[in-house]
Amino acid sequence: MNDRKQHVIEMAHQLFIDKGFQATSIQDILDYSGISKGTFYNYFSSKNELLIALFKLIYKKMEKNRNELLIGQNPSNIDIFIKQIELQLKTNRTNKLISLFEEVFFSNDPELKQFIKQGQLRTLRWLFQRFTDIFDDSKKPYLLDCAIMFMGILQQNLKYHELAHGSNHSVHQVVRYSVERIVRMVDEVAKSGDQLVQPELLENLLPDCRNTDQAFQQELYHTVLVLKKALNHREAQTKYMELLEFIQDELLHSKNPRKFLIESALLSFKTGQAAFAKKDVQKLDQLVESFFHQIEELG
Amino acid sequence: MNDRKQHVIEMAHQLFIDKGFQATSIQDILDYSGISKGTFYNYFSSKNELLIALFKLIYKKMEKNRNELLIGQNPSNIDIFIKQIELQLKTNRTNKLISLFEEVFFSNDPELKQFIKQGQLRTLRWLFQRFTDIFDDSKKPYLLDCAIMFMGILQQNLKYHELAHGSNHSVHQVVRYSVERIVRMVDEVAKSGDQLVQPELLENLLPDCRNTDQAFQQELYHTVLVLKKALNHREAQTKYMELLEFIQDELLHSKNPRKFLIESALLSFKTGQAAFAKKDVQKLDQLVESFFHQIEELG
DNA sequence: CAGTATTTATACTGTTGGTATAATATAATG
DNA sequence: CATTATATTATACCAACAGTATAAATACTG
Repeated sequence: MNDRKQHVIEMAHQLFIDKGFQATSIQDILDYSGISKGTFYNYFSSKNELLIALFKLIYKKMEKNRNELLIGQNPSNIDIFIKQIELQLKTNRTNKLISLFEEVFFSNDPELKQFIKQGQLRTLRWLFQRFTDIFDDSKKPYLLDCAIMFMGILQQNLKYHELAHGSNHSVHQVVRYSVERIVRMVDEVAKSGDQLVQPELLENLLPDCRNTDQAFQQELYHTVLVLKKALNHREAQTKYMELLEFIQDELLHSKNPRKFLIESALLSFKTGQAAFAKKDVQKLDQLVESFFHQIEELG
Repeated sequence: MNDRKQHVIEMAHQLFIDKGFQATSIQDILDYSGISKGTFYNYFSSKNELLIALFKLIYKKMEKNRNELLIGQNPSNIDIFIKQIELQLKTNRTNKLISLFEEVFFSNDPELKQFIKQGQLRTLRWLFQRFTDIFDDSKKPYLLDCAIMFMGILQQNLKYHELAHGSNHSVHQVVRYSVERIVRMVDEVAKSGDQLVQPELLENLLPDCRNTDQAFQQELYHTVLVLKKALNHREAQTKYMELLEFIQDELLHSKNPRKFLIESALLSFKTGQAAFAKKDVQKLDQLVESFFHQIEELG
């Protein structure tokens, strides 16, 4: 991404935060970022395109931060989950994301609408995956319902808690309360056996975009977490843990991931005698393969 | 309200349903309803003002329908509550209310924003009151929280259930499911004693507009319900029930409510030996008084 | 009928998002 | 260095928009 283009996005973001999306004219953006109209339309085909570019930036950052909180942690630890939620709410707030989202969701630009819908589905998928980390496998058929309801509960509680206590209200308390509610609800709903939406919905709605950057990251994180979870206490501190973290780090944060190192690490998993589920190891293998396939394709 | 003006509102509403609020230009409205620009700006000072007038119309109709479902029914019967919710969702849908709401909530018109906020608070207040009808008094401190969360749960469930099953999805199932969840949650949250927002919030935020029509209706309904609830089984079919329904009907649906009849009916309550709480009877008395005060003031 | 209020047609202002273009600056290439 | 793409600028332009202004026409009312 062009430096200058990035700069324009940032300046526009500032304006959006200050006065809202609709109320910010293109002329405002031109003045504030010091470019000419021609350049603007060279970068973005419309104001909506600029907004999409902005959303993409923020998404990327948020998912990165959110995932980093999990590294080396027990994924079923609910306190980590709470921290992740709080982090997202914080970036939401500083970026005025909610306002921007909703201000624009009912615009008549179908492309923009579709983009935002996808974004919401992605956060829902993330929530669902985290719930499967946190809750027992037997609860799984109900966890998508619970993820959906959790979004609603949290949203509303935040809204009215802020209304009651002003902008200096305690986000932490709201998150804790909402999580507490959903934890009880998971038990209750599983006991009653009542299901509203099948978890398969997600797979149908979110096209399999394994090769896009963000989806890949998410899948990788999740697969590594599942494998970590399979480690028993004795093994937890051993080489497997380290190997997993090495693979993850090398894939995500190294400029030139060393294929041979990662493949050798994978070999340890395939031949080792730790109690890994075969399919999880295969999943990781497949992810690594598709990763390098993509790298080589681009080069 | 002027006939012609009403007609313009209806035509505009149709256009909003067809192509959205933002996408409907004033010129569209002029053409479609066959009036001139001058007339339009004679009726409404802006497009937003027209929208507010439209909302007011729909609100009024919805609250009327919703309340009529309760007449002569046991207010703690949760099936009636479910029917009320379904009715509202139906009018929401035919009027494309949700879209209109959210399309406009983040507009930069503070007046419009405030109006919609008020509307949401009013439905929240209604929900809270209905919850106090349905649930035990001991749960009351938690019922505002539950009403807030119920709104979120219902909203999200509807959204994703529709996404999963297309527009021919069963609203009834979603409402039933959501109500089931909130019923359990009321128990759970009361047991844990965890409170997020105090019910007093409503009184602080909704200015005391006892003399406005809608607020009066709501209060009247509620007070009558409380009194009905206080009737035990033996008394339920007796004159008290009939008296209450007479008073309510006479106040709300008669063109010339007969003050002497109502006051005599009230006397029966004050002097009767049924187990009414004194304050409830007083509330009713006060409502009747303010009602006639307003009538005579206008005449 | 007279007088008032409402409605209409029309022209106008200022702003918006977006297009078009010719001139200029910057970078890449032989 | 000279030539050639490419990026950027300044500026003019367009159609659509919300809203204002006004003079003429119409309807209503006492």
